[in-house]
Amino acid sequence: MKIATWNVNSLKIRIEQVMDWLASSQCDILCLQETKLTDENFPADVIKAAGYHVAYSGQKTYNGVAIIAKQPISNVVTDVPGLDDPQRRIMCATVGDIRVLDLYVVNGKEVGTDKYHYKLNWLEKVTDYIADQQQQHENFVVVGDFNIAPEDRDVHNPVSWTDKILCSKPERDALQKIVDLGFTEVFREFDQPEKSFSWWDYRSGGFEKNMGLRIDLILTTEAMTKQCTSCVVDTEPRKLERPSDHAPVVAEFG
DNA sequence: ATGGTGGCGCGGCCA
Repeated sequence: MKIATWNVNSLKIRIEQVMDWLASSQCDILCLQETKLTDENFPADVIKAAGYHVAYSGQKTYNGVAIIAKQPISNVVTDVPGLDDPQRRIMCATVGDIRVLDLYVVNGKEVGTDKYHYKLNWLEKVTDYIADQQQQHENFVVVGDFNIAPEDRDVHNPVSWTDKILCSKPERDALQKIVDLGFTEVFREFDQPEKSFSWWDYRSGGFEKNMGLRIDLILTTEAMTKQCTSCVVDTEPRKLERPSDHAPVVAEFG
């Protein structure tokens, strides 16, 4: 059983790549971010025609999340309780006996800006929601584009990124608060190549130089961690023409 | 690098 997260940076542009990847990866649950499509424009027909179930919560131009699954999707939540936010950044749903939370964490632009403070507040409210869901679901995974590199080894050039957006201490502390609820950032449970990243800037040939950050994460509760047999970044889609700037991250469960 | 590229949508915002 495979669960994956992928920031596709526009599903309209990337739908063919997503369908191809679903088929080749044999993924069971795929959580998307940055679909950038309103719900009436979401390509649900294409996904359903390929035999998948899908749930989506989008808006025009920015943000947007969706879950594609081989099994039916139920009990879908698209708003953080206690957070009045028009931005479509979360989807919580049940697939089989697993509760899945798909997050598109706020980028934050630059440390100290309004967007940065919005990010930290958003993370606080989401953390409360994660704690709530964790109490109700033993098999619970939180995945997505966290827009936070957990440690310096997740950054191509940690010196130049020190205290910068995606790497600042308050952001890393906010991530740690979630982990401290009892989650495992499951990528680090396995041997990984050095300089493993999941996002590379389009600018200046970031991917070709492997100048990236690892900001797409999979967090698992203890029951799920025990079943997890691998977690990898699949860099293949990043090599295609007109790729997303993110690669999918895939965890396999026994 | 106060710029570099890409997506949306047609100017400027966001990442």
